[in-house]
Amino acid sequence: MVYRRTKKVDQKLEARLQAIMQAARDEFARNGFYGTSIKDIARRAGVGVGTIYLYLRNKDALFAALVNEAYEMVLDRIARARKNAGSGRQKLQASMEAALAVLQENRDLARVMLVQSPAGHPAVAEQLYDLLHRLAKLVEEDVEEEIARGELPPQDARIASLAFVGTFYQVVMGWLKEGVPADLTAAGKELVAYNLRGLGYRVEGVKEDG
Amino acid sequence: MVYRRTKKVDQKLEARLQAIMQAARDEFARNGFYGTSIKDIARRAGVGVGTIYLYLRNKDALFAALVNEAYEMVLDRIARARKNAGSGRQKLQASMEAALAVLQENRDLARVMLVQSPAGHPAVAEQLYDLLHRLAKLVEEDVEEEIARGELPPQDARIASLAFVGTFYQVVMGWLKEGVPADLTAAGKELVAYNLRGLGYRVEGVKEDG
DNA sequence: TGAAATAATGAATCTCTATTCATTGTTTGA
DNA sequence: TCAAACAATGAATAGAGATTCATTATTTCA
Repeated sequence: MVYRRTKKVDQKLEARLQAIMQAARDEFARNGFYGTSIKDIARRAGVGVGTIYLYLRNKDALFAALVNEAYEMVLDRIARARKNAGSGRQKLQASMEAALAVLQENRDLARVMLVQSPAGHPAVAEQLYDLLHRLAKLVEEDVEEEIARGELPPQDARIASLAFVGTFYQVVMGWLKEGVPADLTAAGKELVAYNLRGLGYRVEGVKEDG
Repeated sequence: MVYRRTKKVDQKLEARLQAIMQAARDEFARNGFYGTSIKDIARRAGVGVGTIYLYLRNKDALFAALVNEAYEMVLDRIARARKNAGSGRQKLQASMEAALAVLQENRDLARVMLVQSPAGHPAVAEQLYDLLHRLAKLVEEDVEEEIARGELPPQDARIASLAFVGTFYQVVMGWLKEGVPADLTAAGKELVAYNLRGLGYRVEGVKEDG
């Protein structure tokens, strides 16, 4: 009468949770928060409707978990990239490249986070805004440092950092919504140059290729 | 038995329609599409629920009408600003200033269009994306012209124009969501400088203040 | 193997809100 | 002033979909 889960069942439960999360990622990425029903997710995951409620408190929690997953992934990747960078300029450049790389590798998650999350629960939409805000803060600090060092001309670091983050947002949205640019990291080269120039760095002539 | 509307009634009807539209603008701007019920709008407009359906087909149509209103206003304002501009650089600068000015003058509408519209019906969200896309196209043409003229260095005009539009999106979102910058058109000066530098123009030293 | 414990199921419930329409109020013109 | 036409109203309807829970299936271990 003592029931204790075997490893086999544990694995099954874990696999089920993953199946549900994956199904949710697919559905939310394609149809948005309001366009996706729990039934849709259950069907795709191959489980009953009630099963989902054994794993996640409710629909909001499920969506929030996904957004959070994306959020952590992006921040973590950028933080790691910055660790290996020396100068402020290198930090900025490394951040940009890391952000584009991680998005390119997780297109569905990016779609949930950037395209669909604003359409979800207001609290969840706030999360995306908060992420962009945090990224802008990082940039702002770098820019202020560089201004103090005389590497960049005096300017409103706040506006510059918002502008900086904004360029990414728009380019990534283009990639997500119509596949242009086709290769995000390749386009990154131009984007990096645009922002470095925008901030006031001297940038070597940007050749179209190689 | 022949009933013909008098001018007085016509005016009353028009005023009522406007009251409904204004109430919808307020509510949608604050609570988004799904967070706003027809009842909310009716209450704020001081009319019965059914009355709204005498003026507008349904909730979607009401929302779409508002988004469209914002859309037209922005495009129109930019088009007019560009007419008075000579060089490509002037066209770009005039577009930027016009966009910021019209948004600053219509904050609620801007909020509906930029913050809440993606949360509405997918078809309506598409409209916002389409607007940004159109603006990017305008920029792209200007940039290509300037490259051909040798006024700007060779670059991927597509990426540059997306980046350009993106800077605005982000700064305007900051203004809408937390009031930073407080004065959009004032911040515009920095923003214009950022983008002109980003594109590759030589920009005179940007002083912090007048 | 079988009784106890855990997991999964999906029909039924519950809630919410867009939309309708029978009723009431207002305007018109003779 | 009054009957016909128009306009406004909000309670009732309808439909969608999130969540629950009584029932069934699976797992454990003596």
